[in-house]
Amino acid sequence: MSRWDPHQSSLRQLQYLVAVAELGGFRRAAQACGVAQPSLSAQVAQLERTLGVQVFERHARGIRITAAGEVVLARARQVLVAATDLDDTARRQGDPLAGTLRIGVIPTVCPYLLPEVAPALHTALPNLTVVWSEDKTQALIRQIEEARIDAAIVAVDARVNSLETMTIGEDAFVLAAAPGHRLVKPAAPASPSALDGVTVFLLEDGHCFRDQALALCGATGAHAAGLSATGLSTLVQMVGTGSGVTLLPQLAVAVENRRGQLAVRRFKRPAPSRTLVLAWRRGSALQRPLAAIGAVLQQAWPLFDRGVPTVRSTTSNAR
Amino acid sequence: MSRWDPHQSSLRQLQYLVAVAELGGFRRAAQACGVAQPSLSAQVAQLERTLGVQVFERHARGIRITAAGEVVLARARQVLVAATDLDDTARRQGDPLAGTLRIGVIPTVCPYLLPEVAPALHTALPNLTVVWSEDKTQALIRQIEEARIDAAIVAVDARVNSLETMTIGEDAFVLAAAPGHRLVKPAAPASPSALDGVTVFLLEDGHCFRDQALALCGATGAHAAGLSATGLSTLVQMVGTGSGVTLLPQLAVAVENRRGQLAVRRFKRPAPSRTLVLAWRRGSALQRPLAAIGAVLQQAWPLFDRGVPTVRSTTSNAR
DNA sequence: TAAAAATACTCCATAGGTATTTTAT
DNA sequence: ATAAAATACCTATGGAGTATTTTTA
Repeated sequence: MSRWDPHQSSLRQLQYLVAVAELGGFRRAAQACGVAQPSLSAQVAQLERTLGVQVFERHARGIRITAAGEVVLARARQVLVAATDLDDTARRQGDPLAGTLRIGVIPTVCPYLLPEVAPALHTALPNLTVVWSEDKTQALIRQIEEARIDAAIVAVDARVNSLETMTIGEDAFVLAAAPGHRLVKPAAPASPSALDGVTVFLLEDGHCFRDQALALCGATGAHAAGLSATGLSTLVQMVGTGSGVTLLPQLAVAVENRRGQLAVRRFKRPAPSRTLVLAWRRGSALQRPLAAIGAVLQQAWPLFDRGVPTVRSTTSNAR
Repeated sequence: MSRWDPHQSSLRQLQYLVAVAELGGFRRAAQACGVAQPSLSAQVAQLERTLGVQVFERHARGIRITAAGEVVLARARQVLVAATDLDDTARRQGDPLAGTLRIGVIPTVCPYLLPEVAPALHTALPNLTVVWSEDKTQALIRQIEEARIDAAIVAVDARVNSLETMTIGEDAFVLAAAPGHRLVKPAAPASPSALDGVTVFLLEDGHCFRDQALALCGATGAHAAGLSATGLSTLVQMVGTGSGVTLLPQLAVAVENRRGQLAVRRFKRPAPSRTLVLAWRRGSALQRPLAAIGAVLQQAWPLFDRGVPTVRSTTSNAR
């Protein structure tokens, strides 16, 4: 009974297959994989033969993925993810807190959090190198699930349910407008109902912060402006000159309002907020270093929860 | 940014690695894999080099798995399971209800369920071949998780929580003893309290049915006999001649009591029972055919819930 | 007629084979 | 002395290369 049925296909072939699907062609895939096109074509063809499934329809202009191919590709990606976990596991056997991690961050967090936190991370975990990237939630989650990045800093969302998460902190929303605007004039915290009937400028579609702000607007009777901004800086520009109002995450205030062109006003407790988390794929081999990073972020978070975190050391670091 | 870091190791090497761990030596592993020992040794050594982890300590008598090796092996198994799912997915692309499935069955179910159900399965799913095997719950679950078998028929248990399950039916427990025994004399269903203070013969350790019967004994004040049986047939022998009493699953009664040497007595409703399920690995590529098999089993179950299922066709099948 | 993939072929890196030695019990 | 794995060395499969042809939008 002890017969071992061997797997005919190789991980290399699976990578080629996924690359062709990802890049939409054998030529591009071959280039990305660093091999000649005929070599890659031959390997993919052989894989299709051994699996007994035609994954691609070859056309003169590009390729099409067959229905059967889609499900095979999904499985092939799973194999490659598992193989990546194996590699990661092996590589971390010496010191789990050494090596390189790729972490993605959403655009409404990245420029505000990283400048402060990256040096702190390096101090706390000197052997760990973090390669940061910036993208929107949906793209980051895809990249996590395909093991293209190791983790991401995102706001909690239905889509992170499939991932393992570690809370970094609560990021309150605040009202922001040109100084003198009636909504930001009172010093006392605003009630959410203050937004009733107000037109609010929002980010463009795809940003989770837009959805969260939109939800708040829906709950309070505010309505979205016709114009959308591509980033928080643009949003600040729009309300800073004109007569509009917007919502900002507290995290961004210190940087975006560094010239003091805005007046900001907090909400009454419990203030509307987003929960920022470090998220990674369930079963990742990198849990240990990621949890360590999460702990540092958690610890550093109080700096951002209040006004200005930019208390720089005045002692020179020149060596 | 589109650099593709290639996986150096091959599925073949991972199979060799796992085989060595499983069989406890390079020689046996090589034999099981159908290659020469030096070939396998070389591949394993190269894998260890590329992973940078020593998985095995080589000793003159057999091998030891290192601590680092254990975690690497777990990941390697995951890769192979994913690869198996890929193969399965591909193979089933034509007709998901065709091909071969390996299904394990626990010993207290196998000989009673299969003779009746296997022909029914063949009729309902003529293109599907099922290779049956018999083992205890713990072993079956291990085999499922390592993709050595595709599914198993077991009784529900904390250990099946990690698996996907489909209920086949409820299998009531009944009292069985030699005719004339005071516990089985009354025709009316027994109350569980009838067991109070009684000595009950049980299966040997490792059988889930032993644990379930033991739990019932604990709840009712019965106590286990000093002697354990290796199978239900032995159990029947023990109580059939002597003056003891035992518990049987209703499923087994028709076969085990075919010569009428026992008197059996049901319990009052709600009778103690076990739930039989078809269980398979979450994410298995074989969900479709397995669910089809589960449906047939479900449908056939009422035959076993009552007395004698052995109503054989009298029309000759000679051709 | 161009862009993309397949075909034809050549080459060599390496998985796998056999024979043998080393090692530890 | 023996069983198990490593070493030495040879073979041959097949993955990768270049040059070219086929296909179709």
